[in-house]
Amino acid sequence: MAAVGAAPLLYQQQAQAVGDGCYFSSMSSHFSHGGISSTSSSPASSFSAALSATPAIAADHEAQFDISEYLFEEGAFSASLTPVVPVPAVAAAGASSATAVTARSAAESAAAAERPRTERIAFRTRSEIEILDDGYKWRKYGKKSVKNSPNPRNYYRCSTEGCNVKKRVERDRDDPAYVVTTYEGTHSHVSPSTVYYASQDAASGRFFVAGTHPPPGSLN
DNA sequence: CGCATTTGACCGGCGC
DNA sequence: GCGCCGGTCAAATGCG
Repeated sequence: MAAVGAAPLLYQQQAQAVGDGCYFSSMSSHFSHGGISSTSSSPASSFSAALSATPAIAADHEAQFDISEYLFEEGAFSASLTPVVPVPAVAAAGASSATAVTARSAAESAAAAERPRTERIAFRTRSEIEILDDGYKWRKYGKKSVKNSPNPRNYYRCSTEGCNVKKRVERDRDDPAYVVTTYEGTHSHVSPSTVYYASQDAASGRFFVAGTHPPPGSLN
């Protein structure tokens, strides 16, 4: 039970576009703790295991990039309204704005039971920069200051044609050291920097990217 | 010169 | 019905 359609897949596909692929490996492990139900048939699930098994690498850089709070996840609203509330107590307490959004999301998915896959996921990230390179190309299309925050909110859209994935980035109102990122939608394509397979160094135990294209016969 | 970003205007939904 | 608010558009601007 590793991945669900949009977001986690996104992170499993992280390469080191800016040399920080290892940071994301810690993210994937956070997601696995988030209680995400899996509907994934992606071959990436095996890689997820490999990636989350690299805590040593991530620890080296945790000061720079460290996902701290998995705020909420809105996936395919299956008929089950089971309380799989993936919101940790910490997040609920520390991010009042986030709880508000969560409530609204619940209302939306309940009311618009017809709405096709508008998968949405948000999390807080401790980072100095707001532009987190996740391997995709994003085009900024809007900026807005929101009521409950002194910080502006930035709107991005995946620049790949035919892919209408959007993301929203803003600084945490309560702690400007954190960045709140919200992804919405599912990429209709793979990341330009998709990691298809990795190899492990026997001595250090670390994983290295071995290729950004599918190895022959490796899939299925 | 082409492209991404910026930024104010515009629009639709929601609450009062 | 009106005003507020969040989200998007699109022309202008800046940068590579």
